[in-house]
Amino acid sequence: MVNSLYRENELLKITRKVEYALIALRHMQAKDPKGLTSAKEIAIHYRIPKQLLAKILQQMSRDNIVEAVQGPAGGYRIRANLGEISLKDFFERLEGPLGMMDCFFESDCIQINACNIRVPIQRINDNMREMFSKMTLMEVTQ
Amino acid sequence: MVNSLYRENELLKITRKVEYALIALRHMQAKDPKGLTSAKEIAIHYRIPKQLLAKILQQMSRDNIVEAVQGPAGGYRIRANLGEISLKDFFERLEGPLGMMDCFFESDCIQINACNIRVPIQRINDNMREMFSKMTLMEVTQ
DNA sequence: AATAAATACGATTAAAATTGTCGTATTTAA
DNA sequence: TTAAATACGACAATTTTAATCGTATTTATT
Repeated sequence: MVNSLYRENELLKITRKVEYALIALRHMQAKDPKGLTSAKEIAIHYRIPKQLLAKILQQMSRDNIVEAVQGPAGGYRIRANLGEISLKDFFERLEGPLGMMDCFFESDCIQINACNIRVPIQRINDNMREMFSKMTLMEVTQ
Repeated sequence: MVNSLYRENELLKITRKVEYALIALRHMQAKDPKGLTSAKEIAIHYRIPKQLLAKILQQMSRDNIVEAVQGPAGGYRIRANLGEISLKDFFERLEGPLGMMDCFFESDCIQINACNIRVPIQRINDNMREMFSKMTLMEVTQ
């Protein structure tokens, strides 16, 4: 969203990557779900760095969320059924595991045995993942 | 938790500050809720940088979550009723606003009018805050 | 009174993660 | 043939996070 300098909130935030992806999807959906939209158009409209946005659209293309058409007059269009993709899956496809802490995914924590909050944090993570499993991309883009 | 190098998950994560605070609270509660525990003891036990942990405990002291006693044989003890502090309040006291994006807290986003995902993200933020409002510190530290 | 061990905290530095750019290749409509 | 679009790896800049430094204060112990 191209804030002036820095973010205000630090906790449980999403990345600009996800933010730009959501903006692009919503734009495409609102404008013309069937036709093509170029990265340039979206970048200019929302003041997002074009190359960066293009990369994100390319990644979504690899993930079959959008379809890319090359050449002049090319662009992207939504390919997937957004109502069928949970926010959890979407986030994790773009950014990897979702959770408050990572000692549950990665185990190179040098004192995993001594850690005393693993179990309760695991529980919270499960709650969060469950919450985002119940919401679909459609709820953001519609 | 002193992972070897870097984190695996990028989304919706908490900071080490919060992580260390939770570890400390749980340690104090499990060990001796009435007696004093020094920052040094916790730092050594969980391999957390001592000065950093001390600062976090000091902040919790200012927030009346723990009580500090100076001098040798000094330390910290839990002061608040952990069952009465929601995780939302705890997170926000330590780190500021909680949410996926900040354009709702800060309005210096240079194109807030054009932004097309404000409303849906706001909804998700509300859901998250509600979820963490329902959980208390006790659920992590008990 | 002196000492030592603890908290208190602002300032600074270091490290890591995120965000953005560059350069080049490929595709394809006009 | 050209121009405008996607494709993408490598790199650079920026921002954020984590850790350290230095010094002051408090207070139990000797």
